[in-house]
Amino acid sequence: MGRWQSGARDRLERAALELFAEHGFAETTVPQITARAGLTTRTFFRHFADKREVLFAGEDGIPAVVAGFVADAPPALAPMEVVVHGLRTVMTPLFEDRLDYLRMRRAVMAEDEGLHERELRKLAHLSEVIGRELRRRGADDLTAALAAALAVTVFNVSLTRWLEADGEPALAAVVDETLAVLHSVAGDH
Amino acid sequence: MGRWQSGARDRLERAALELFAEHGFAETTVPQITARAGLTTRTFFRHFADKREVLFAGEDGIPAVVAGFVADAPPALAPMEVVVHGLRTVMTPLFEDRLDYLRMRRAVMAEDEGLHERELRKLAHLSEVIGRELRRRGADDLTAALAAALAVTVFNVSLTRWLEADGEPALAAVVDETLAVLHSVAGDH
DNA sequence: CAGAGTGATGACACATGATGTCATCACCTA
DNA sequence: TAGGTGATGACATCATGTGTCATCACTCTG
Repeated sequence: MGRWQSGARDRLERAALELFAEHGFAETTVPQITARAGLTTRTFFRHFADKREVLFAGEDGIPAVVAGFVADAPPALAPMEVVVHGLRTVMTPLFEDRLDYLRMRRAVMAEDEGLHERELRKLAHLSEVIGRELRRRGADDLTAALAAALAVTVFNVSLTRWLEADGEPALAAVVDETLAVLHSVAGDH
Repeated sequence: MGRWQSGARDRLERAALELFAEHGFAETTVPQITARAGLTTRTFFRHFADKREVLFAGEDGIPAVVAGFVADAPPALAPMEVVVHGLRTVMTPLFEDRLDYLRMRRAVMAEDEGLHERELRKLAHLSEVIGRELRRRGADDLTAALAAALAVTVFNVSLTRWLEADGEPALAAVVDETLAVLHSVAGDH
């Protein structure tokens, strides 16, 4: 159990997830996590800015993936076309085969408002990233902001519905349904 | 300076706002706030669930106002028609004459991610309230969720743009522009 | 008008979250 | 093999947030 046992971050993540699932997020203290991981409290906060962040460590790469997709999309596509294409392309490989993990994670998050807040911040960040890339493609500020917001809304609504329906039908179908309803809803007025 | 000096909550709000503006949110401690208000730290947390909440005390009533509007809208209106009508009706009287206060508040919020998180939670709550009222009017889950999300998106984007433009043009015009661009963006694909 | 009840506040203790600082150890490299 | 580098341990410390009980102001009732 000496020092320099690599994988400290992974051990902390695993221990935290286990304890959150066992006793809930609020009832789990950082010392409990670090005890299970064989580390000290101080080390936890060297790897994660705060207690909530450990639940989002696995999703760190998403903004970069999404930004890359938007940047690499054919220049001729309009902002919303990029968004639709992106939702259909990126979400399935990212989530389809992680249903159990995502459901467990969502169950933990549902019982703590603070975690919900953090999730919203991650989504807002994703929206900002998309908006920035859309502007880089030539979209004006307002169009970029709205298309980015719509992307994140469809992303989140679809994922939520898919998880609540236990993964049936497939995520791609849920996304398409959400996009269709969005089209009719926003086209109404 | 004895007890029972009514208006404790107001004094706490005022003292907090002043200190946040003077020294920043993170640099202001709750004991500093309560010292200025002539109260104890414990009393602060009896009035506000946490340090952030004091900045949102003035916006507490918005969900109820919005919910009432949606509930009272003509039953014949489609969800998105209710949303559009609501945005045009509710936002101006709520914000138009509070430009200075809103800008100050936004400046404080811009320098702290935690405050930004809390604002997102308030917006998410507003979206949930709108979605619930739309479902109560007969809208299906997906339509209600999307229309509510669009309402909050337009609300937030418009308010942000209006504040960043120093209140010129009028909020109503900004809302209309945002709605127009939303229509074209979401109608594209 | 006196006394009981009610609700807000004070006072105190305490757990937890989060950060600064310095020592220490493992691993890598010259 | 000596030194450098980076991660961790150990310790101190502050701020946030909560539980608990006493105390005071105000109100209601007889």
